[in-house]
Amino acid sequence: MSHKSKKVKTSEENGMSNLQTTLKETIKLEDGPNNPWTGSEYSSKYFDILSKRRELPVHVQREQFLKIFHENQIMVFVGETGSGKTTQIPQFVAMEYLALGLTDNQIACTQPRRVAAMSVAQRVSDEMDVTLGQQVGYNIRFDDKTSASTRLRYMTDGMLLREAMSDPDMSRYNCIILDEAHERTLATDILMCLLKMLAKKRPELKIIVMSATLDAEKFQTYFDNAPLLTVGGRTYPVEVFYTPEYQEDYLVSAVRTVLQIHKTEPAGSGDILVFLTGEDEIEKACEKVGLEVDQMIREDPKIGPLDIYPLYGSLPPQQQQKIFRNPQAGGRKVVFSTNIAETSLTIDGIVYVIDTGFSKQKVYNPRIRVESLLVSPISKASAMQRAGRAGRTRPGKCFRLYTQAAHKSELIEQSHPEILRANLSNTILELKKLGVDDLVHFDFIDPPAPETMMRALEELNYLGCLDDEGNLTELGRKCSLIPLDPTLAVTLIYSSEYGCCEQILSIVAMMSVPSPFVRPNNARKEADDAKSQFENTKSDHITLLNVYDEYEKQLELGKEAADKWAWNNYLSSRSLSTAKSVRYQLREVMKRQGHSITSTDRNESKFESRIKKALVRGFFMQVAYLISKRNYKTVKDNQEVLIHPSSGVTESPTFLLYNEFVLTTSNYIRTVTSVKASWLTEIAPRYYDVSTFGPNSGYLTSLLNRMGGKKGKK
DNA sequence: GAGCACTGC
Repeated sequence: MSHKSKKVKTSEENGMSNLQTTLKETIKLEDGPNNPWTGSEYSSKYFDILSKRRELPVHVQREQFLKIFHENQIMVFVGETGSGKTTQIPQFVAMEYLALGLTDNQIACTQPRRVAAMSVAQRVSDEMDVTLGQQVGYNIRFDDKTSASTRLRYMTDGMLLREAMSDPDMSRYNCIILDEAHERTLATDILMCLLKMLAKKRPELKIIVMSATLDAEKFQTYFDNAPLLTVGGRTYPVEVFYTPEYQEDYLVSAVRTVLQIHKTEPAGSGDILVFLTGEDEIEKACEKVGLEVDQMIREDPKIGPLDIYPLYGSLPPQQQQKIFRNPQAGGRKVVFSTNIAETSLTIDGIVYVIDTGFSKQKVYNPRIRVESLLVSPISKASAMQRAGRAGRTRPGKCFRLYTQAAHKSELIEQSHPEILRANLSNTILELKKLGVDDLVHFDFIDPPAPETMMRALEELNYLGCLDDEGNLTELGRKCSLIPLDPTLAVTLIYSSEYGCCEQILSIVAMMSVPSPFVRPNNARKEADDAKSQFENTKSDHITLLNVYDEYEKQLELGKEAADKWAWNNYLSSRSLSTAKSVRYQLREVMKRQGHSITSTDRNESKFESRIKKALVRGFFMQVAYLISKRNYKTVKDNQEVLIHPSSGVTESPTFLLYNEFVLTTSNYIRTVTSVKASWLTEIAPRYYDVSTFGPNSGYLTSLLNRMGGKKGKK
């Protein structure tokens, strides 16, 4: 308590003259010879890095930054690409606090992605000449490289949000920096709302929102006209070209443009990056360019070789690594990529960017509760980001495969933030746990559609996580502490009672990772055959359990053996090993919450029904009933659906519970399990109260009555 | 008989 009030005074007392003194002092501290963080002498490597740091654009404005930092509680900072903001700003704050003797608390710097948090923390610990995990550390899921001496903590935004749930005052920090705020991830958005409220409660807490230029004003307004500091970047100019007319087929034009560049731009002048929307398209483009470039070289042997690489998220890591190889002498490389190369991955040497103007985007329809991926036009901000990829090492060129008029009138300024496109059940539950009671008047930066909120509240109420007044129940409180969607969290918590906790742990872990089933285009039959050995014809969930159990068995022979087994059976060992980590984390939470970790044996007659009943407890709202042959109708929304062709459920059970409703070439339900009507009416009597089903539900009502009516009998 | 852009706890 006492040191908090002292801190308030310190920052208030700091006028400009005082500030210059501290800046001089901190510079002196940085100059050595001894490292104030450790007491030991600085290494020679440190001074090499220091001189480079002092050439960064942010360094020039260090004093200006500190002045605004001291005079305001909240500030917005815009640092363009190459300004050094992510590494330097947190260090400026750390040094300032050190000079002022404010070293009891920590500085947090959030990142939307784990790799960024890890790599920046490593870089900054090198710059400060300390061991990673000591004064500088990072904290991401499954990996905490921090210690009691950590002052500067890089972390994912999701991690800080999790932390806030057990400590809403975020009391261990005296400065919180939200980096890449313009990306508007769900976690960053919620953190901004929380910090705005927390700022009033903790006047000594400093908040810095770091963002791209376009969004700065929006954040300034949101934070009651917080001051802005802009620092230029260090990139090279990129010349942008548009097509004179609309392109019928962007894939064809992309291929043509690649060949054109390769043919006409000087050999060795730089590599090409092409933005496409998905795996199929990318593989197709690679094949096409491969064939045509061979032809081109045959006709004109003076043309150099072209190395072609695909790049997308589901590609195995060693394949992804290939994009960093140097091109052959006298040649160049071309990378066909999804959006992954827009922010997550940076390839050096790119000089030409080809932008199709499209990407796959998730859209959520709250009315029928369906999420789908649609190929949609990108935003202007995205287009700018893509173009910027060409100017990292030297001046570049960006070829936009659409007209300038289309860019001007058809692209929206910025992509819609995630909060406007997602199912919010999880977020609402988190907010409730964070103590936000009045969601209607909650100060969102962009408030989600009322219908999305209503859907989420309704779902949480049916699940028993919120009571009829919208208050968090005991179940809701427990679910909010489990890193899963509420449906899965409820299933998991009840699995303890249904005597199948170990099994549900495996199933929900498998459902939280990318599908473990690999299906290469040239070995579909083999992959399907391999999958069939695990398949349960009435439950895809149990199929997942079968795969996981077998993986665990293989792991007893060693990691290498298990990976080899996975490979031979067309399974992704990356997914499987992530599932194992997730499972471990969930099991720990379950133990901590006092649930008994029950288990059921495969030889028991109730093995499958226990698992299925637990699933019904979380998924009773996601059930479809058979209307003819393979055609189903969803209970709640009366949508006609088909079982997804990837399902191993070959029979046509009357009632099916499903994990996902996906809209692609048809309406599909994916990851399904047969359930008994009697379980539905027993486990969710309020939801399956036939008297409330309405006039058009005669058939469903009769099904439920006929098949669920005989309570107590099997 | 079809598809999974990307991220996070």
